[in-house]
Amino acid sequence: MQNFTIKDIFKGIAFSQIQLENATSKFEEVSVKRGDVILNAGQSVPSQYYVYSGCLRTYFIDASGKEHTIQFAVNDWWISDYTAFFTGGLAILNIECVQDAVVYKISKESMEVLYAEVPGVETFFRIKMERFFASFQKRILSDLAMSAKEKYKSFLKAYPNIETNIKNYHLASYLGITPESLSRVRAELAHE
Amino acid sequence: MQNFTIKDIFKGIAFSQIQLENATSKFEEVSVKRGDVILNAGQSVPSQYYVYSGCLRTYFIDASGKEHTIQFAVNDWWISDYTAFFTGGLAILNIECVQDAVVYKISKESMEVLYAEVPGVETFFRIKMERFFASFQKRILSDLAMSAKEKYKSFLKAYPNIETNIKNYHLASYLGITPESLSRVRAELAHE
DNA sequence: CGTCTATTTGAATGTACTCAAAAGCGGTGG
DNA sequence: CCACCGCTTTTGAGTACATTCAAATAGACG
Repeated sequence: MQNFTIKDIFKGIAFSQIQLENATSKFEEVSVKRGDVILNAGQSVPSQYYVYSGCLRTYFIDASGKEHTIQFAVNDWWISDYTAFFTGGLAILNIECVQDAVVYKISKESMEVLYAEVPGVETFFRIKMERFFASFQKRILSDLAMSAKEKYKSFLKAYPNIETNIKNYHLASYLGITPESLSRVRAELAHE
Repeated sequence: MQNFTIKDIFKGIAFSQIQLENATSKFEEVSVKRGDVILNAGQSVPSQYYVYSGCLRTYFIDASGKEHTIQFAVNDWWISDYTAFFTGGLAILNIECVQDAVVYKISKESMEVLYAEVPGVETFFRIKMERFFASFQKRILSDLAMSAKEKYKSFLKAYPNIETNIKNYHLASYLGITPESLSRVRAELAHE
């Protein structure tokens, strides 16, 4: 865990030495390689993941077998199938590593113990979730209101650091268009 | 408030007489007529609304002036611009009554007092929000994975009681298609 | 019954899609 | 260092689905 400590996950929260040790023991550091799938649809979802480095994505496979990327997660993001994580139901999403990554895994149960042990963590996490919620809503709005080209431009603006990490076809599946369409959109934007 | 009491909003939570009175005093009953807009984009969002009867919708007006419906709320649903409600920022959504309604309005501050006064309310509400989150995700998935016809069928299945309350063009703006397209989809489904 | 609004229908257009082929890129082994 | 292979992206041509704009029909309400 080098210089990085669990304290850095919960920026701004004061930890005593004991609390820090307790908290640290609840997380598991996991190294994941590009292509690794750490969650499959149909499984239960006991854990969520804090992304320290690299990049992961959640995606959904529809009835016709097509993949749809829901979220990319890079440094300092959390990732899981939160619908299933919250409700205790089975995953409908898959989580795949798209760029070699180091993540910190924590179970729902540990999370709840942590809430009780360290004041501020529950609020910290609630705010994270509220922002997550807001980003989902923003996404619905852009799906409804924007053309392929606009969605692409808006993605670049919102996540300037992500694009270099990922394949074109992953981004296309996030934007809801085909890789061919994305390629054409880029070509058009290039000579503008 | 006839037979309905605030207790019915928080089904399954035990209220003492005092708690019930305190809770009730925090809510304001509001009657809204079809066409009334109870929240405008650009305003702050101090309150959320529990829908007792009737139907409301949140919608977004995009750069080109088009309306996009985000959510319909009928009996026993909550409605607000939650992104703004949570963060304290300004609304980007509008809330309009689409069918004469009775709602119970409560401010963020009162909500927090209520959390402290009545055990179980905070958890109750957290679960509501988790479901809301799940429904948003489901919506993103269907936007990405479904054709107009499939989205319409899936809407009917998920919200069988809502369709009769609302205008075609509101439903179209929810599905992300034009009223004309929705009309054609219905015509096709009618003789199948 | 007439007026206003909502929905349906029609025809032309456009945007993104599919399928297929070509070009580009990156890594591996000779 | 270069040639090859597999994977990714680009380009092309034809197609499909939803859109726009306009006109006609249907409903609701006074």
